[in-house]
Amino acid sequence: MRLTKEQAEQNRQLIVETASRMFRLHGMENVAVADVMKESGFTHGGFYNHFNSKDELAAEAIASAFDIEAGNLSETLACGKYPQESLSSFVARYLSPPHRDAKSGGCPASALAVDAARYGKPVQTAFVKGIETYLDIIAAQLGGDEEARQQAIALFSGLVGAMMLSRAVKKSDPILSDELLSSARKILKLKN
Amino acid sequence: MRLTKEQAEQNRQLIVETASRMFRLHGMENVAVADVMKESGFTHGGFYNHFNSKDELAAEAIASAFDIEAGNLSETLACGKYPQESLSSFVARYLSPPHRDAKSGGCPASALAVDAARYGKPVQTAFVKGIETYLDIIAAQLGGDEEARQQAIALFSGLVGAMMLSRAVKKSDPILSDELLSSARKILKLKN
DNA sequence: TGTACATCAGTGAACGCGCGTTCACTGATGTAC
DNA sequence: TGTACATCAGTGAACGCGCGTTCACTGATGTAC
Repeated sequence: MRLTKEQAEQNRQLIVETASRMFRLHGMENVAVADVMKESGFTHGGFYNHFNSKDELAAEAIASAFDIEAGNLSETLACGKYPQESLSSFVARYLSPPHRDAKSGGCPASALAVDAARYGKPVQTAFVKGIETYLDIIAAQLGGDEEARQQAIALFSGLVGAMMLSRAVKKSDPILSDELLSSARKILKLKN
Repeated sequence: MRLTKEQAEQNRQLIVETASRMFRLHGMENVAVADVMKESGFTHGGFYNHFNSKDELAAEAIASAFDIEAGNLSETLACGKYPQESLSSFVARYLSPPHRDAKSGGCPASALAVDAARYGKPVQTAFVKGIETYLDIIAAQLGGDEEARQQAIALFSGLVGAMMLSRAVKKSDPILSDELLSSARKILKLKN
């Protein structure tokens, strides 16, 4: 059953992307290697033909998630496809109920920060790279100087914190969950 | 080996407080029931004399953590023991490296938000109660009206997000970790 | 108040399950000649 | 270009370990009389 090189590489990519989605949705510790393989359409035995460990997959899945999400962000912000898109509409989209409930998992920073804190260096390194990319894009939009970077950090922290709190209370208090988003949205838009 | 009622209740409290600390430090999913019991000085078999499940312990541990931390906050803010303590010095203390590295786990909101999102209703209900307490205290300090609550939500989101991001990158990029805290500290203090 | 029995907070072993990882095997693809 | 062999992406079973939970047992405390 040996496959074409291209087919093998394609399967590997599929596994990374499936993992990226599942990890963001349920957390890296709540998704088993076998789950990822099954969702990708394989049996779990073949996993180690592609990766040395679950940690290695985790690092790649995080990198992949940041690549895609940061790409989306910078495209809508800077490329002028939707000129009316600005930082404040990015804030509105980030802190929206659809993003909170996104089946794809949405922004990896808010979905995986805690998991990254509890994993080792390789995972954190991928996380750092992603965070820096996000901050660079936002800071550039705010002017690009040192103060812009500080503002970008404060703004992004607010986005991440509000999203996590909103998700943390959603099952038991959906009204509070919505309020956390809308209040943070209002204040953060005002201040930038 | 039956114990005095008071001794039994005291042991139960000890287990809750030990769990509260360990859960905040390592996450609820990374601390086993047996770990908590051992750290409390017992064998794990007796756990179910006190609790129906790990979930039940988790809910109580969260409630306990919020009680203690919110008590500290409101005392230092409102009771005038340290009159110079204001919201901005609370921000400075929250976003400090010692709080990030605290052996006790520190604020449960930033330590356990993601775990709460992944657990069931009983855990989330304890979490909601804690969040509301925090928000009430902060909003009161900001004036107590509706806008104060919105500002409290945005501020608290910023604190929680910055703390989580700082912890998420600490192992692999301690300089970025510190920068996240100091920049968020600077901007959030300015705006409140 | 004293006595006999029920209760229950501990102990330590065990169960059942899930997970990360390994392994023997298969058969089509790559490759050395 | 053809052929013989090595490689390797799959499969499916198994291993080893940790975890939540259960259970039989112990013996001091509570309690009913």
